[in-house]
Amino acid sequence: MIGTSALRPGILVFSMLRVRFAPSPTGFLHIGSARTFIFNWLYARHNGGAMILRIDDTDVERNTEASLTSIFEGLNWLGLEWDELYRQSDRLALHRQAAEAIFAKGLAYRDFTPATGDEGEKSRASGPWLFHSNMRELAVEESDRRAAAGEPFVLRFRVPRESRPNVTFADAVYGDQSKATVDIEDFALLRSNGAPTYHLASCSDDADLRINFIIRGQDHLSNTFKHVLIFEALGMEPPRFGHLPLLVAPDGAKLSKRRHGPVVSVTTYRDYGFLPHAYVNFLCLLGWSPKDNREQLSRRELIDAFTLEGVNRGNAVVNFSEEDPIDPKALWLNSQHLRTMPVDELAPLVRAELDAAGLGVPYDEAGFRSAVDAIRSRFFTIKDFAIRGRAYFADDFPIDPGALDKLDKPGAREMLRELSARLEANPEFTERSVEADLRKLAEERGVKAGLLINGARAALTGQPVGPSAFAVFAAIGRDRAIARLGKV
RNA sequence: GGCGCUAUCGUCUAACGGUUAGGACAGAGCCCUCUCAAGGCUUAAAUACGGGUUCGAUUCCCGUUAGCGCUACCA
Repeated sequence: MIGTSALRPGILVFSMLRVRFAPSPTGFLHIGSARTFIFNWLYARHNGGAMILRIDDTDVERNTEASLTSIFEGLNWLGLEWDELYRQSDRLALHRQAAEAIFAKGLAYRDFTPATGDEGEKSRASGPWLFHSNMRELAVEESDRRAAAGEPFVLRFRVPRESRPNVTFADAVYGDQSKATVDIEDFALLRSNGAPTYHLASCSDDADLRINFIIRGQDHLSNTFKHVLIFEALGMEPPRFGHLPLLVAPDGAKLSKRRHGPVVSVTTYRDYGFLPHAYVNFLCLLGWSPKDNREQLSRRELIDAFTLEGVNRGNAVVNFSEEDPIDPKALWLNSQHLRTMPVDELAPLVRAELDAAGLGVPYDEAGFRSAVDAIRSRFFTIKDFAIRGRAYFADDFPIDPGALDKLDKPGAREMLRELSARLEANPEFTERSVEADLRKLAEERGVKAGLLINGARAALTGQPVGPSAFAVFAAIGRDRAIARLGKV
């Protein structure tokens, strides 16, 4: 039976919230899709509901295994989890049964019009396409006869234009929606090869899986009128709906791989060095707001604050450009999380990044964490630890031109070597005692302490900028610091 | 073309009839300072347009314009 299994209203009126995310595996995980998952997930977690992941893979032409892998990879990376998993291709029999049930009730008819391949073009040019009247009114006997003779047909929904003036539903984000049935065409349920269309497969699965709240992109808002009709034809109360504004490019166009390239793929942000949660946080702020000026929110705070009332209706622009492919706010948010999250949580991520970069960790765990803690305050991504922070983890590191300038200041190299010698005689090597040695030397030579301080940073890290030089000494450690200063 | 949806600083957004239209990112300047960040302070920056309704409209209604979506035997 189609979707009627556990659906006696009297019994399940207070049933648990069930939401779903239903991607079709035709490409990598799109950031807009990721956000749709996140909003569903947040809504489920906020309300104690179940999050269902359903792979809508009925389009065999375009589905790929690689895409499916990419979706799981992306979701896993973001740290998002689901409670139930289904594959639409396992459920084809169900879709057929649904189609048959609708047909048996007389709510659909066979359309034997041969496909010409340019239906869309024609309808756009010559006004609204509604139905082929000769097919809609075809006598049952003839329809049966032609079907029995093996003539291919499309099964179309018979939109009840005579019996009801319009289809309505209340959208949790966009408010009451209404559309005249005379503006809804007789859409296809089954293709001539017997395969279900998206509308049929999606609705019959939603019905069968007892999805009671559909949260999805606004590009489905107009489709929803058809879906309400399908649910009703299936003898079901339609679920509640909440549509989400779309993520668009700076030129206003819907984000697409073709036009906008890698900025639409979540893997791009992973590979760029984003923290999973920071990116989730960023996505949440596109089209939703906690309304209290908070920007940086933890996972828990997101779940607590999330409501559909907080979702707004205008499309949100992801702010990227040729020169700057990453939205600056995303980067800022990432830096905020990077700098404030517990070091214990950050350390493993940094370690993995160093591993990937082929760098070792010349510290014990405590030393590693304090080094990470010392340098993270001016980093933006995880990648920075292996690149800008390389000198903290390896002895072979490039000398930045800016750092070279500092070392080439008159007398700088000689004084740094002298400092190296003096530090060797300094058994304490605390930040304070190193500072004392350095300042004393500067005073003796009659130069500003800044000359040696900046020179030391340059010598120790190869960078003209970075944390307080004395913190650098502490992070690099006595032996390596003395060695590096001695070799300038 | 038809139908639907949307419209506040460059960008993300707050203000559910009464605010000097708020915050954040990005920008500019200053302070701090051993550099760079961070932080603090300051600054520039918006209600698409036109009509209503109202004592009063960012907010409600209508129109215009613009954008987006749907209009497939794609999802």
